[in-house]
Amino acid sequence: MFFSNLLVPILKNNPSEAKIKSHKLMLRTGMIKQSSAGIYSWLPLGFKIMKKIENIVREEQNRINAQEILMPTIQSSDIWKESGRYEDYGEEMLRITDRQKREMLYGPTNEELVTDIFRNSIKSYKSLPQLLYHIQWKFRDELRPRFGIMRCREFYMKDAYSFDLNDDEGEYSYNKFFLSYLKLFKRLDLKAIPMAADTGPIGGNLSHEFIILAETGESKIYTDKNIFEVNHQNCEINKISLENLRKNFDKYYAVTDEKYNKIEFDKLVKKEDQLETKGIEVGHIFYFGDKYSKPMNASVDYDGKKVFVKMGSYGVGVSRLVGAIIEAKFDEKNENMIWPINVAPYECVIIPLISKSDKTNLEKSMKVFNKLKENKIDTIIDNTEENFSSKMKKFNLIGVPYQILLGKKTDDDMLEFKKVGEESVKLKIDEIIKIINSKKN
RNA sequence: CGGGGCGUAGCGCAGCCUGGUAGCGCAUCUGGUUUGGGACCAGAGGGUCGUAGGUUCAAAUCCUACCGCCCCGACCA
Repeated sequence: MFFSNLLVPILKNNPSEAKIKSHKLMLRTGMIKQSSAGIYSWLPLGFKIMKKIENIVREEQNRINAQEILMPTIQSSDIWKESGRYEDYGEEMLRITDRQKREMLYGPTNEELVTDIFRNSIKSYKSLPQLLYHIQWKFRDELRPRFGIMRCREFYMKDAYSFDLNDDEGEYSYNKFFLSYLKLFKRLDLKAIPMAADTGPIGGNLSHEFIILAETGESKIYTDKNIFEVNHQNCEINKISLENLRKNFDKYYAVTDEKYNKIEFDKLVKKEDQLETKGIEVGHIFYFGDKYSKPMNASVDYDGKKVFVKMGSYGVGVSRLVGAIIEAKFDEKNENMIWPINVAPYECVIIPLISKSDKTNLEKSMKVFNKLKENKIDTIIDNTEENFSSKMKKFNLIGVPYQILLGKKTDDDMLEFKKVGEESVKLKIDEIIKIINSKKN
């Protein structure tokens, strides 16, 4: 409730190691603390934001009836040998030997593990489809981690897996996640473009990357501007509606540089509709059929026969999204973060003017706090004795979207209420509550 | 892994070239005056100078090795 009690080590200088704004600001506002190259601790402010993102991801996964599980971070090499990826994955996989000299690894992804769970549990096609997801730490030993949590070695990721009887059903599952991701990014107030993608070491034949536009992005992208007009408002969860949704996106040219071809781009997209820019990959979905189910013998009985299940996998970089949102929504002019209210570390901050001799504003702020709390508004009181303006600036920097100022201009009924970046207005507390709560979704 | 750079107080830096036992700004603590867009005055605390070895009467400074971190490239949610 009180800012003075929080572990939020704000710095006035940017740490020199940070080069991009999300990294700088996350260090400056004490959201994260580097532990070693590409490995970070999450301090209260950063952790709170990440948890809010995680919860939205969870809600959107549950909405398509995906079931949440939790698989371990440490895996046995055995199943990776079965799938053939133990050799293929290479140096990026962190390998560990336990005291019995068993080969273990810190999971970079979970196709093998989830397939193992599936094959031991599901025997009949009648139990299909199965959509499973978990939100768990992953480790990929990047050659060169950089940009803070944007490209780190240990990262927090939602990964989901689908199991279906045939390709038609499999694609239906794939499309459910496609929609789920569009809804997710919308709630995070991000414009994400689904782009045809290479399948990389995961393998398969159908894949989309979800990219948000940001100057500091690592992926070069080439797209038809009209893709931004496609929306998913009226899409329902049935095969036809989902298929149409994907067709509406897929008909526009939208690729990263791996798949870019200039001749094709010029042929398919009118000059004035061409957009060449950079983006951040925040989600990636794959359909790869029986790539893992076959070598790992994951099958169901159907019509008297054994049928290998058709699989897909669906990732969202939860920790990366924290940085990605900063990159995408940053206030260039004032160098402040701007959090969408759904994931803001606090929805509202109360800033009372306090001196050693006069604490009446602090008492007032407690009353306001309690009222906001009753109405489910996530609020913090800045009870420090810093200068009034210094407190305002601090919360502009952190990106708390709303401020209630209890200072010289305060009277009893009408509170001074301010949206970051705008002039303050005098409002009754009930109106303030209504405004804030109307912005959440 | 190739190329470049850096390591001195919580953060940003100076000192190193030319060896003589550590300094500045911010932050922190105490007291006071302040408070509407990152205040001011006075005082205080905090550093085995990345680690180990060597040269020297003497090493943050010179030499060697190692460790860590950052940047550019090839690879990636």
